[in-house]
Amino acid sequence: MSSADGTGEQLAFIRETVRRAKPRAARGVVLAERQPVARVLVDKGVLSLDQYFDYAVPESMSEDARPGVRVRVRFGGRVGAHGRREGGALHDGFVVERRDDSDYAGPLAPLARVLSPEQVLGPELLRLCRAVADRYAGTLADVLQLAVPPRHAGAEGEPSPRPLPPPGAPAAGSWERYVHGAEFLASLAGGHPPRAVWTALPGPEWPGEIARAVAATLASGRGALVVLPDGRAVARVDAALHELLGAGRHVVLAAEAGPQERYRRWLSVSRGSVHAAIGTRAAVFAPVRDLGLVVVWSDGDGSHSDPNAPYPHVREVALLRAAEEGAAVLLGGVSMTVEAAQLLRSGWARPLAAARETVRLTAPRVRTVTEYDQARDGAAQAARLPSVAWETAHEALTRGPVLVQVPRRGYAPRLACGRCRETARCRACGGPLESPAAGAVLVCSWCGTEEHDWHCTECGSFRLRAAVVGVRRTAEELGKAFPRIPVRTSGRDAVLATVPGAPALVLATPGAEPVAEGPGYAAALLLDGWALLNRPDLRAGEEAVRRWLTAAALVRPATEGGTVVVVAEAAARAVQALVRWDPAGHAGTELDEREELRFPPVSRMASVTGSARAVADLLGLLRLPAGADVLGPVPVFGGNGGGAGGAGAAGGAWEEGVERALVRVAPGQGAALAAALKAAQIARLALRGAETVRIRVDPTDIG
DNA sequence: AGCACGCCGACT
DNA sequence: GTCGGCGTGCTC
Repeated sequence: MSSADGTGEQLAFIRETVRRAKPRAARGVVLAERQPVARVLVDKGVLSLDQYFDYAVPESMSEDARPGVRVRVRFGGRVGAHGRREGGALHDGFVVERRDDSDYAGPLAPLARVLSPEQVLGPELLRLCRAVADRYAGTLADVLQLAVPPRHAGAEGEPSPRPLPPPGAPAAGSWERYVHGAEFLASLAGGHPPRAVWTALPGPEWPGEIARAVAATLASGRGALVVLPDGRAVARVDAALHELLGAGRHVVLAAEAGPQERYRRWLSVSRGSVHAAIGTRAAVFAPVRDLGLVVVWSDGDGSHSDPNAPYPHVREVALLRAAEEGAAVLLGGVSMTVEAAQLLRSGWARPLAAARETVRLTAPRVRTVTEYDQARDGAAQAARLPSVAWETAHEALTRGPVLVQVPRRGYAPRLACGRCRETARCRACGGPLESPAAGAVLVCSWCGTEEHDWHCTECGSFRLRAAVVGVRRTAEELGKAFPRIPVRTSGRDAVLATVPGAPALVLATPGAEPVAEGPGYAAALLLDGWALLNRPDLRAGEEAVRRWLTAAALVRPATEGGTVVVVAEAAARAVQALVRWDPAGHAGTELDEREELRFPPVSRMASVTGSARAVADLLGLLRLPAGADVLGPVPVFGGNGGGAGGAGAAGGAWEEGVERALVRVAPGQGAALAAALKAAQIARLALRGAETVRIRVDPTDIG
């Protein structure tokens, strides 16, 4: 509120108040000559203090307290009896801006300390984080926690390497297989920002293709960023970049490196000495200088969704970033999300795909079987394999490894009564019982209570059956069906990156499929397709297609005998998409349907979760844009997570009083929705305090 | 969140 | 008269 012409006055006031604020140090505190005010983001998680606070800058800190540095400040103290400032806990913060004056009328406290002169929060990163916070109705402090890694003094002390001059533009290589592939690379190399949704061909070439896109961008003198869903994918692109560009041109920002090494690499990017970064979801914030290209691989993968508030999605952050920094976008994957299809339909991005003929030559043959074609053969029957699947595997095992995709982890994750099929539940808490290994004692997967003498509460039967059979159980059964063939498993706790090209059965849960060395798998069996398709989730079809295509993409082309057998209803749309190898068509059809139903991403939704009272309060304070509607509130099953949104099964307990409402707005009203939610949240905190409401924009689990 | 100020009832 | 209940509001 201070006017520009009042600067001198304000300055005098600040000097005076600072002298008054710290009387004992007063003689020592000399205010900075230039820009004596530091606008600081105080990193105090709770209470929606999503605002800046001004602090006085002592001359001694003036040099170091540049925008973007980490500082410590006193916050929450009181001006005591004699105008003396006392108390106030120390908090971390970032200097956001240096100013000549403050619009705060009261006395300014001095910065307590500059933690280090490293400018970790540059103006572009700050703008991005601000945009992400706004997009997701979250606070800047929360986003910064995701975007700026924790400080490691040791790493800051070391100098970063000298930047290398730009490499030469790469040849198009396997990009030639795509209709506009070479053109896309040339555009990147020429310094332009093309935006593409890339439907990658099956096979092992995609990491190399990403590497070429990065190289082309570096050749234009700009930086590049690649975000991948998991460490194995990062390792593959890392290897491809090493092969194409050698060492020193890129860094890997992933958890496995350890905090100090990770911070060292992050600094080398932040300082501009390395121009390309690849990594998992947090890497989307990596402050690559002069960003020319953002690549997001397999944006439908759940790990691109950050589990921490405000739950940003890598794809959305990447798009915000590209828009702000004028960078090219490459949204690629073997499959295609509805969001990507929407970018194509709106014309924001252009398709990057191979001709139909090329797809036919690259993809494996896909066959469907229903569960009813169970094999007559004894061994195959024991393995619960349809005869076509058994025959395919049997033949393929003479030529190479066979991948078996099993949708659930563990041994037999859900057990049911063998007679009436009622789910077997824990007597202590009602949670589902599981069987850790053959013959082992049953254990509750919620509370861990052991069950020694189970019997069905409905019909009294003592017989159990596996409702969904997991990897390990299937491995045992297949081992019997294919004697002398080695069986390997890859799942959550033990993920294999690769398997040899020799004949073997390779069982994996979705997302954990190892890459087969050599020409790829001879065949793949996609079991229990119904389990994927019948989930009560808006994305069930899209997710099934993605998982199937991801596994099928590891199989040899049909021309080399590669075959995929999927056990699912052949008429289902998702199954057809796999058979025809048409992820773009499927995503387009899904988009049509979302449009009709006004579902995301055609509309934008947010969920509001909390006690019935708190949710009602927030909805009451919410001033929504025209055309918005509120669905619910409805009771939430299972409570605590925002994630587990399964339909309430009979016999389960409804968590007392927890409700969820969905708020939906028309296309283009997303920003208004987020702003309204945030305003309501702040208003609610001011009025009542306590009881929190979890707000989630783009909720993942809408049935 | 802390933490102080403030405007009401039971004590010395 | 004074101590202290925790309701309300501010923190640069």
